[in-house]
Amino acid sequence: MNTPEIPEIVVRRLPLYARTLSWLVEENVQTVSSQELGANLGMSPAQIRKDLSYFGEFGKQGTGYDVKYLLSQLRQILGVEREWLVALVGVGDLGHAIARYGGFGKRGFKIAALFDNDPRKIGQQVGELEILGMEALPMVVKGLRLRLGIVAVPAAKAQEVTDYLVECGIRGILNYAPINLHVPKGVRVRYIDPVVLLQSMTYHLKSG
Amino acid sequence: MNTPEIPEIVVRRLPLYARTLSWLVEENVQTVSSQELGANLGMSPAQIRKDLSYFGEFGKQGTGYDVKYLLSQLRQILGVEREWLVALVGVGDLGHAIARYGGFGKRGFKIAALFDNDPRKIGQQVGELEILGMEALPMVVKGLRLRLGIVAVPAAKAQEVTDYLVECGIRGILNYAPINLHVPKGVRVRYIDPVVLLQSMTYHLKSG
DNA sequence: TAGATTGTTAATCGATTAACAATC
DNA sequence: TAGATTGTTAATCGATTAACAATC
Repeated sequence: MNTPEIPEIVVRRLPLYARTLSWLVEENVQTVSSQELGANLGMSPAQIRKDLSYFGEFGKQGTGYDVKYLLSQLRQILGVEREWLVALVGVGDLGHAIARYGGFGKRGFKIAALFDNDPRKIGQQVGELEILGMEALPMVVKGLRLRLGIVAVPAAKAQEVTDYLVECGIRGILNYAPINLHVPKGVRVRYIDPVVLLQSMTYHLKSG
Repeated sequence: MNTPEIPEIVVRRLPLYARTLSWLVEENVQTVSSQELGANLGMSPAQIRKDLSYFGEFGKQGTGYDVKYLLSQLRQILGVEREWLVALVGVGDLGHAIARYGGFGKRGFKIAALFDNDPRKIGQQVGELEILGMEALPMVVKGLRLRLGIVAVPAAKAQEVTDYLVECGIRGILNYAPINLHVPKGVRVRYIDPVVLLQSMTYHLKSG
């Protein structure tokens, strides 16, 4: 079922398809064609059909795709039918905001534990969670079977924290620190750096 | 100087080069080769040399690149030698966090005005800024010559807000709402959706 | 049946990399 | 000079798209 050799770039587009399909479900749309989906997402219908074809045949000629069915298939493929628990390391301003941000929970990801190395922060309560010291990480990861971690520490500490997360069994890292991380094979990293995105726009605006 | 036909994918990598070079400056590194830069960024030396060659010749054979010089050139190319002012629309939990997050200011982007359409929020103070009503947007954009905007409203409002921003003269939008935006040519959008990134990792972890 | 749209193949397009002359 | 590394070209690789038979 889980064919190998799926290009990573295709995997990264699947969540976008799922996101749009969720939207269509809310809008009570029953059926969608690759044409319409493409128009919404700003990509070609051919690309959408090709991407989906890596995983199976989900559509019907002449009609398109059943929105609910395709969404449920995509959620299965992505492994997001269950809830995923996430460890958050670094509870400064940014970490606080991430911990309190409701958007994760609504969409299947629950921040299940907070860690920081600042003794003044350890023991503090953020929402329903208490901030734990870094030494608690291995036990918590094991106890809650965590596979995902969010890094929200200063850039200077991010690689060190990452190494520790990986050592403890974390296999996917969402990194908010503005630095490139090095991880062993089998561990994935995704990056969020708003400034990098803004800079790729100022390039176009600088002489506008 | 500003050769056309630079692939967008190259433009998007320039800020990553700049970010790493800033780091090297702080580490007091004088000189770096495409080899070393590539190792740090997880890309091939050839790619880095090719990317840079779109903009000029910045290196020295046998030696590599002068870190400070290359950084200053990249900052010029990206247009980030000046400070950019940004409008933030939507001051809910997420917007609050963005407004208070110090990371923008340190790296050349200043959130200069806050907007919301909730009468209970208008007039409130967040840090040094007062939350303004949406009707103030055109005047503020003109007065401060804003070109960049951040969208942090619920998905259902994001397109509407975007249309309004564009109408008011905003030409680059950083969108935190989990939805694809449609903008006219000449306007750029960049997306931040942590859940989409997490989902592209759970794909790999689902049966691990 | 006529119209629409899928899934898939082959062609095209574009991005990455290997290789090397130039040169510090 | 010997060693290192650039900038650039040509070759390779991979992703996107056009086109169409299949079929609802």
